[in-house]
Amino acid sequence: MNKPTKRYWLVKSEPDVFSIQDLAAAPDQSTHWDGVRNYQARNTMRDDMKKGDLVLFYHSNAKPPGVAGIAQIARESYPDHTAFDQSDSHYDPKSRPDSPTWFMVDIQFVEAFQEILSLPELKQIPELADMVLLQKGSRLSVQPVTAAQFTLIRKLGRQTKNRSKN
DNA sequence: GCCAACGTTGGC
DNA sequence: GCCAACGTTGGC
Repeated sequence: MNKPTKRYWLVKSEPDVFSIQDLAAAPDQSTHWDGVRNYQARNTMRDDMKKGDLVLFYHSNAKPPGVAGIAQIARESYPDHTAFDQSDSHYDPKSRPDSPTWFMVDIQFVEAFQEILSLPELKQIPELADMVLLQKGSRLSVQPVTAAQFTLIRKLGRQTKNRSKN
């Protein structure tokens, strides 16, 4: 019996499309993470994400971009059915139900930070310099995070910067 | 809106 | 197998 290893991840979403507030408002506060069409990201979802793993929820293409909160893996990988749907914008004819190319997981809301921990702030933290997110040209939408990086970001995200600013 | 960086496709 | 062309990502 292998002892299950808890791992940590980061997923990106454009808040105009699906924000962490949308996740919190969803049925069961959960959703399937469909539409990923990058092989490296797929491999992470298909092979490595395990139920209960914690996930940083990152808002991309936002003002500002940054980590908005935390989710967890609620269901391990299964075929992404949107790839089979010709009317779906993520349709991919090379993925077939009997031999799927694309996979997804379910993620569930855990907590939203009161304020976004913004990308400029993340960049200023020396301990986070090795984050995949912060590497030049990095565009992976599903990526690993170390336990130390996760713990630090959660701590910073929970701190309120502008307390009682009335 | 711009554009750098990246991944994928397809001709050869 | 190479690589130019193209489409996408995502910060600014």
